Amino acid sequence: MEKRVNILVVDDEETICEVLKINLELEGYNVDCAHSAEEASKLQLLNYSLILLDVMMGEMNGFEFASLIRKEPLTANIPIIICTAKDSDTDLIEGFNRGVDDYIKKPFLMRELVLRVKSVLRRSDKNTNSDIITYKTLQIDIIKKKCIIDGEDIQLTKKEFEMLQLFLGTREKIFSREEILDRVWESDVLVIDRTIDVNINRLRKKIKNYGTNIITKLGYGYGFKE
Amino acid sequence: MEKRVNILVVDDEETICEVLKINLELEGYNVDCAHSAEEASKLQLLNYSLILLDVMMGEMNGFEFASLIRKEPLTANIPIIICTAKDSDTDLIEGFNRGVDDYIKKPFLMRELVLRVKSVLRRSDKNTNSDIITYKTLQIDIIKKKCIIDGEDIQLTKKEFEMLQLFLGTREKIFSREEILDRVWESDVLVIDRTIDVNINRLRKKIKNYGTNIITKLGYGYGFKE
DNA sequence: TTAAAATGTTACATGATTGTTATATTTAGT
DNA sequence: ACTAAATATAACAATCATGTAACATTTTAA
Repeated sequence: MEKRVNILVVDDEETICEVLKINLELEGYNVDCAHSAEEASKLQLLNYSLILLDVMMGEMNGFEFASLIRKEPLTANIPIIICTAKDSDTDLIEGFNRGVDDYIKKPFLMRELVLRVKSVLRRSDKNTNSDIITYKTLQIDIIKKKCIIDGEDIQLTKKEFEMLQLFLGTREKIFSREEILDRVWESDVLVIDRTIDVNINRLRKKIKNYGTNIITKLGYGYGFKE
Repeated sequence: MEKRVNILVVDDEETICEVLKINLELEGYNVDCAHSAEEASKLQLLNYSLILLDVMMGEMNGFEFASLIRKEPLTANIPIIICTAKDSDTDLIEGFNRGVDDYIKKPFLMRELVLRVKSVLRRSDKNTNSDIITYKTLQIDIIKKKCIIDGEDIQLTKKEFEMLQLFLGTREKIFSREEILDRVWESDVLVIDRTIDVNINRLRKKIKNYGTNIITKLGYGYGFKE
């Protein structure tokens, strides 16, 4: 089943909200409306794949709200399109500085808006294609099968990568050798415990100072200590 | 980080170049100038998202230069705006025949020019997003099923083309052989992993130096490294 | 039908990954 | 500190994954 894309429209004019909602829903999107930045901030923003923002609103203007969204790490990656009546240079520059992804001038053609929406969503789609797990300056990308430490590309073998992924997925948990075998090795192979130890060590050496984060729990197994 | 859009201005009058440069840079574009078609052709045109061309220049006039840009497969898709003092119909017709995207008459208001620039860029954005995928001097046209490298037409077979398209669509992502099979081969065929390897290699050889961009991730599969 | 092009398979070479063994070191308990 | 058990580590061996050439089969176009 195809997951529906949620879009949040924030505009103080009820009519505009309605028009946007109807048109975007025709395109297959799911649209919620808020009539002020304050109202919008009460919503769970994480649910939305895109936020359409009017510049002029009550207490807080669109740019200020955009800034807020960007500052919060959890929501920092949600694409924002600003709708503006003004089109002065300062507006544009302010917008881009605040991390707005696109802007559109009022009055706009619905057709044009829909194209912008699609384009922005397509772009952000590419980015979400990365599934990244981070610990301090260490990050692993599950899609790209990449490990980066302090910006440096670390070449891990398959076993090394998957053990690290396993540990980072549930930190502090101590994985028994048996469990590591189950989850990192093919189901049919039969290797001895020492093999895991050796691979743990190879991993430790490669991930620099983070090697010490992989801890040995004597008699139990291994885990990642934050 | 937002990538800056590069615009190339070609005009023999130094003053006009300067004015255009200043104004477009205020809009957030990156502007380079050339004072003749000859000078412009020495530049790496692919870097530019738009070329602003004066009709009247030294040896080669604007239309001739536009023709050249269009003939070269690599640059054929760069939008061109012609600035003209004359405004006879024949000029217009000639311009559009040669693939010019828009024209503007001198003397023009800076404000108007900026609007044209934005409009053309917006249009081209739409097109390039849908049909053509580019990486440096390699481009593939999804509609025409064509692959062009350094202006040279590269004959790729269907499998080769589709693998390349798959990889370029989500760069850096490592595709497992299973996924490649799913997305490039018909659903009912049953081919062995070695088949993919062999086809990967045929593709690598055909796409010249870009062959090394197709990377092998041992134990996982293949991907396109930028 | 025939020839050429595309795609698939096989077999072997090569290098990288992984496994094992042997020995050193660490740890926990006394 | 001493001992036994557990783990670390180095060196080597075995295996595995991939590259590649040559050939086989299928598809396409004339």
